[in-house]
Amino acid sequence: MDPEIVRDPVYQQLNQRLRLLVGREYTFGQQFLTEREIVQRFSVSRATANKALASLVSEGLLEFRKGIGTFVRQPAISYDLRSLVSFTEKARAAGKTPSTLLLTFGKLKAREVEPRIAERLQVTESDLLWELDRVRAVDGIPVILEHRFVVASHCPKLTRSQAEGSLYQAWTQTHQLSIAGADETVRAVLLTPEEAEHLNASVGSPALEVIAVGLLETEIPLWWERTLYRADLYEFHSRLGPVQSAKPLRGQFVTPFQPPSGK
Amino acid sequence: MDPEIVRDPVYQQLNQRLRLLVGREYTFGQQFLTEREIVQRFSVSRATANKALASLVSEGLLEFRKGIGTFVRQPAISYDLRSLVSFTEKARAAGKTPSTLLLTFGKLKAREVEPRIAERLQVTESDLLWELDRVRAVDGIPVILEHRFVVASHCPKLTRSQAEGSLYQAWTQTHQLSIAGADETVRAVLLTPEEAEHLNASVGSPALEVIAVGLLETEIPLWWERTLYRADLYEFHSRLGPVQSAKPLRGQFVTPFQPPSGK
DNA sequence: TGACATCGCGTGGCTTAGCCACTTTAGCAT
DNA sequence: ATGCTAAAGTGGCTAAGCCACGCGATGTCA
Repeated sequence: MDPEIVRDPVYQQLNQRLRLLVGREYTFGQQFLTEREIVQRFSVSRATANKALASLVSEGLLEFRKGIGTFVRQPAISYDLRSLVSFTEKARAAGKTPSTLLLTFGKLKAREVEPRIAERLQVTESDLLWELDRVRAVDGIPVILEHRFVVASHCPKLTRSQAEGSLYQAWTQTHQLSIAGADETVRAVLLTPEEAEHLNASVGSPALEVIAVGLLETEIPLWWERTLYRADLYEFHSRLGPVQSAKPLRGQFVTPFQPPSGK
Repeated sequence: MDPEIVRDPVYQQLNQRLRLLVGREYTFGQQFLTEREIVQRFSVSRATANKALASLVSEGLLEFRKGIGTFVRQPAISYDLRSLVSFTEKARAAGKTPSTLLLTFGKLKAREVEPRIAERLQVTESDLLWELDRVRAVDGIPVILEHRFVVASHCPKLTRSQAEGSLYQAWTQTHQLSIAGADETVRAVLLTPEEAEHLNASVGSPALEVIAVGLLETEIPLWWERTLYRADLYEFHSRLGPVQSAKPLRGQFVTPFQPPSGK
């Protein structure tokens, strides 16, 4: 019996392959492959080709134009993972000097963390996790307090010095990992005395709490984090565009995407 | 199908009708209409039914399960930073009943508002603006306090009853406006006594503050708003990267995260 | 020559008809 | 009771074909 690796639906595989083409062979404004071309090139039915395209349209990558074709859309909503994930790059881009204070750095078994976290990381009790507590500062002023668990099997060689720098860099370069997405939940909270002390803020002052799970390419979780942002020093900025469907948007040139920036 | 003005593709109309059903007739966890049921009920082909469903799956509202059916996914009311959906629709999709308390409704000249607001709206001093203050509630519980200015020239016929309902609907349907995007800035703040009273919350409790500018198709500003979300009842959710389908996503309650002891 | 009407063609939108793989369920055989 | 089998239902996928739409080449007429 072949264990037969779980076979994903064709349109999802097609999805991934097409997504790679966007940005590689096709860039903003260009006409993308037509449904009939996809049929020939990938040996699928037109319905499947359309379903995959529709999915990319729904993601905001492409855009349908009735009677003309499918076009690559302005990446306004583009997965700006780099800037959202990498505090270091974000700070540097803003002309500031980032620094990191590593409070905790160790390895533990998944059974030692809250079940809810282990569940979201899709790990079994015996799996190993890195645990990191860090204070991130900009120009010496503490801005972010983060608590993070990383699935150790994906980056077994994580070093202390890497943990004191940019994790994003360690993942993408040293470990050759490709971060595909992240699930974020943002809330407003009040700082506890301990948290306030780390952030050099007053007790009971507001903060943004972000709980996020970072994902690799096949929806495999890489890390879980709870991050607190000092409300007076940090704000989130996002530019929304229509995602749903085939809004014309024929006039091409739109003002470029403004990446979120710390303040 | 019906003759009528069939300007939009069928699957998009179907999309909207199905989205209304989510939350009305179907809530979290339940099995949704099957493709074959949709075929009978709406007189469309199965391919079209599937396309509409796939779209809702891509939005995160539904979830495909191979060999079983389609299920409702969205457990709680959450503000999806990726999609521009109205509060009304969002609440209904979460299975709640939305209501609105109109505090202020009037028209004023742009010179009467703060210069930085007028600037972001790109209006001259003599232009007219609608001013609205509203408390939005879900199942009778106030969750949102919003302060909004709308450029009156784009929707001169705005009525009081429209202001008490869904502005999004009034814009897109009555005034035939096409909302193309929004610029948002998210912060954490503490509620002032006055704000806390409107939201039926305690003074000094945290809230999410969203300052946004809504844009029409050619980057023309339509409205400016400052909105406060009660932190204990509302969370922002943002999914970066592609949304795949086959995730069970069990559990996922809205219970607030409790920081681990120690530290 | 230039402005305008026409028509062909390729595109996505949509339908019909049908088979497949998967999952649950109910009933049958042991 | 237990375990197996078959049926029924689901989404996944293919095939073939018609339609409305937008564009551009072509042709017409002033």
